[in-house]
Parts: sequence; structure tokens; C-alpha cells
Amino acid sequence: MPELPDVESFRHVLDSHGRGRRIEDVEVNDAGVLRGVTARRLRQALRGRRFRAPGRHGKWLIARTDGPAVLMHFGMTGELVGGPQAEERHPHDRVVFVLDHGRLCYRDQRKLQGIRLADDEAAVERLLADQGPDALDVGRQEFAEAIGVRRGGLKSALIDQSVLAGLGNLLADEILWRSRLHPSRPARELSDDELRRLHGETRRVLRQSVRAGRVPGRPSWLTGHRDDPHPQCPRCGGPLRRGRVAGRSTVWCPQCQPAD
DNA sequence: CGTGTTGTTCAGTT
DNA sequence: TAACTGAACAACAC
Repeated sequence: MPELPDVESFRHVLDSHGRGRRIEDVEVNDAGVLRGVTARRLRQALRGRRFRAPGRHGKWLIARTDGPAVLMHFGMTGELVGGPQAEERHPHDRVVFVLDHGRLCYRDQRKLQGIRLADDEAAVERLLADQGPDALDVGRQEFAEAIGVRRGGLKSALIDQSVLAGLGNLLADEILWRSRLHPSRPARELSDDELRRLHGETRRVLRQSVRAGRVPGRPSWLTGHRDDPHPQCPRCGGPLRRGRVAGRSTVWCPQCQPAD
């Protein structure tokens, strides 16, 4: 599930349930999600701290406190759930932040990613050093410089977090479809006009997805047809194609997105 | 028992 | 060097 828009909604969960609240305890139910930190150190570093305004970069959620910061990545199935303390424990609640009022659960079925601890802002920077500019607020110039110089295909560039941070498989397909660009088009061959279009659609799709709290599966979106047995293009009505591009399952319209 | 999955990383290769 | 490929990670659905 989690691409940039989902993580943005987790940021809102953290902001509304956690901001200003005191961390009474950190329950680590499954240490398998802790990366580079032990359960003991995590508890000890966070007990008594208060959450501050959270941040986000790409698919990373940055839970800042008046002490260290917690960095969370949600892999493919993770989520952040806020609720009352008394609520029943969910089997996939790997880490629970018990607050002076309510709690926050890092919930994840698979454990492909996890939680890191950053002692200070410099450590946050170090942990995010390999990330490209955030896809939500990247400017046209910076976008063109990041994407337009890549030697490989467009889709591979869009989902590479070191090029642009935040886009995943679904968003990349949606953005390419709206931009009428084939996923395998060499990124370097794009005209200025095509790069501008790609940037514009990236912003448009992201803004709408963030407003919806996720990538919407609306019928007018490509994403709304991914799982149809014989998917049709919502724009031209022609058959959509499925295939593997950049190692990921990819959907595109051969009519609207010609190979070159 | 196979296959596939909205993510990332690493080894090996082109 | 840049970038691609496939496997691995973990857990589940079909």
C-alpha cells in the first residue's frame, strides 16, 4: 500500500494523535522490525519524550521528539494507526507507542522495512542522504535535472528513490499514462515539453492522491483498472497492456503511450 | 505446490 | 560508472 500519499496520511495520524503527547512506553512486540537499534535502546531513548511536528521525505515518516527522532518505513503492507490505549491489540502491531493519552501502532503484516532511531537532526540527514528530492514539492527545474539525465527507461527513473523520493509502482504507471509516455521510453530522450508534462502530471496525481489519503482506484484513473481481467484504457477505450518493466508489474495503454 | 504482491537492497552482469 | 537483472527478505492470498 504505502507510497507517498499513504505516508502523508500516516503523518497526519502522527500529527493528530502524537504531537505534543508524552511517550509513556514503547512496546516492541516484534524486534524484527527494528533496524540498527535494540528494543531496550529504543525504549530508553524515547520514554518521557514528547512528539513534535512530524515530517516526511519520500516514503519515510520522520517522528521527531524533543529528543531523538524515529524514522519509519512501511514497506508494502505497513501502516500507522492511532487510537485509544484500551483498544485490542492487533496481531501485526509490531511496535506500540503508549502515550499519556492514546497510542500509536506501527502495524505491518510483512516486515520488509522497519523503524530506525536518529539521535539528532544530523543523524536524520545521514539516514536520508541517499534520497532524491521529495516528489511532492520538487520544482520543474530540479525534476528535469533528476529525470532527464538518466540513461535508462522512464519508469525505472520514476521509482528510483535516489532520483525522486516517494513514487511507487502504482503512481509511476498512473503518471506515465496521464503524461502519454511509454514506461520504457529512454529518459534522456525526452523533450523539454515532455519533461514539463511529466512534472505537471506528477504534481497533479500526487496532489489528488494526497487529498484522498491514498492512490485512488477511481474508474477514471488507470489505477482503477489494474486488476480487471481485461482492462481497458479509461481514456481511449482500447485494451491495456500488462508486462514487466524495471522488474515490476506494469500497466500501460499502447494507444495512448506509443513506444516512441 | 506453484504464482504474485503498492518496497528496498545486494550481488553479479552488461 | 551507470544501470539492469534476479534473488532475497516475510507473510499471505489465490
